[in-house]
Amino acid sequence: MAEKITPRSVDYSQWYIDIILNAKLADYSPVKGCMVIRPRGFSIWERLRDELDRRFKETGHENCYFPLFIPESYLKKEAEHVEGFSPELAVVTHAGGEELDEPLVVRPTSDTIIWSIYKNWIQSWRDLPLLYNQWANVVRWEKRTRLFLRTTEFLWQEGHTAHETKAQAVEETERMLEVYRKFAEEYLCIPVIAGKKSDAEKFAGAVDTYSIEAMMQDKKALQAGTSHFLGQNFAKAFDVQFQSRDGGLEYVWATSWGASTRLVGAIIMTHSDDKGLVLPPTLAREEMVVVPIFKTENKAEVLTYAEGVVKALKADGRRVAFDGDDSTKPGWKFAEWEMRGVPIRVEAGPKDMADGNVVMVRRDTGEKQVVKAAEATAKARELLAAIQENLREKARAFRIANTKRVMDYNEILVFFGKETAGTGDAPGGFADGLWCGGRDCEAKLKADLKVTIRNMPADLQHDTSGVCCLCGQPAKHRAIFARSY
RNA sequence: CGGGCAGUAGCGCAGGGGUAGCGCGCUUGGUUCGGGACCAAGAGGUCGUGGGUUCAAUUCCCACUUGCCCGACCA
Repeated sequence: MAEKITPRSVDYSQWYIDIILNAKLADYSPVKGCMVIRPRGFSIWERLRDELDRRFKETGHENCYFPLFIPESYLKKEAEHVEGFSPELAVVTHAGGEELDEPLVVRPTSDTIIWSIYKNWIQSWRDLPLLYNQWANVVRWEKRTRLFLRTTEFLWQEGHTAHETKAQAVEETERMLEVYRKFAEEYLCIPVIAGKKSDAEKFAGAVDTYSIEAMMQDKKALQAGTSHFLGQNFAKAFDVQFQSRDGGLEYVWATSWGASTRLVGAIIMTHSDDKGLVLPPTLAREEMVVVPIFKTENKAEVLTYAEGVVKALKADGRRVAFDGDDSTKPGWKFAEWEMRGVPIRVEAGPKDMADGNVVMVRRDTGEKQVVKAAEATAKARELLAAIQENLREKARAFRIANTKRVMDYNEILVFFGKETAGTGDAPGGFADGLWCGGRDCEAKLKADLKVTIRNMPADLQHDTSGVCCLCGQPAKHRAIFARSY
């Protein structure tokens, strides 16, 4: 049979699509830019969603739900916000067979409708902080879409908080960025760089936007989560004031933060290989699959033996699939389960049965080992932990290997390869350099090389002495430059 | 939104103004079974949608739609 997955080296985009379709994570739909998430893809989302939700609650947040439709006039109350979103809005003009008096926007984000309601809920400093989050779908009419990474409709969570003081709101913004950072690294095994966005890249309506940025296997950056300090912009637009401790009337300070189904795309592109999907055990629907290997004459005994192994693993809390189907051969099953990204394959055949063994194979390294069946549960725990760790460290090593400190524009030109800008052959990665903070430098970089400032890493801002690597003027920030999704 | 390519069985593709083809997959039976097995018999199609030309359109023409690549735009 022909290869199902296009190798990364041949066509990275096609590789990504092949993995999604062949591993049955998602499919296309009749509606432009909208995808169908299939059970195998949705289970990844469910697992990461539940873990993220747990971490939000751990930091004092509560879930709620606001309407899908937003009166058009609400969007217009915050000038930058409407300007930023108007090109990608879907608007409902008719309903119930009649034209609506006021069109309803299908939410691209819920900031406006939430703040219109917060106005009613906040009167006193005693009502603060308000720490709410919602899990929802949003619609942004994107011109160019890609499965999981940029779709017209997507699933996400949006946290919207209100605070008494600026310091508290800034602290919340940073706290949630840190929640995302740890979550990405611990749970998704995606190392990220956390930092502040440049003014040109920040959220429409925010004072400051922060992001976590990950490096994909094609060395492009992917924004994997954002946290915004909104200042008093939305409070002023929606007139949300509270009576302070000293009796004065003040506008509240706000934050918002979000992460979306795009994370599923990030997971695919960070870990997978030419055989298919590779998943960290935390995210895998099945942590392991047991494949019995039998002939007709020994089928019953081998199945019994293999099922015993499954039972022991399940009793130890493992999520285990059992593939006892007799219409396909073992080799076919091996390839199939590798494509699906199951972290460990357990083979149980007549030879293993005779010796009381099983064969355990790691998806991430392909390493095979023979293990006593009695020790399979302990070995499984050990291997799952090792896989989780290996995927994280492999991704980290890849990013480090493809990150370069740059001192001047010539080094940037060489690093990103001017003549190959925008093609799949472009070299590059993350360039780490000093920046004057000027919009012109940023614009020139984008025009010349399609490279943007991803963010300004918090842990590098102690060292900004020197000159801007783009223009040679005195530097103000240390930034990460990269091509991005 | 502009340029290019594509849409024919579940998937990959061929074909061609006159009753629709191949490979894989699928179903049934049998033999196989430690890295994508084999034999036999079957099932499966309004040829993306709508209109036009024609005695006749899946084929020619127009519009629309969906996908991929490039560009512009962009949380």
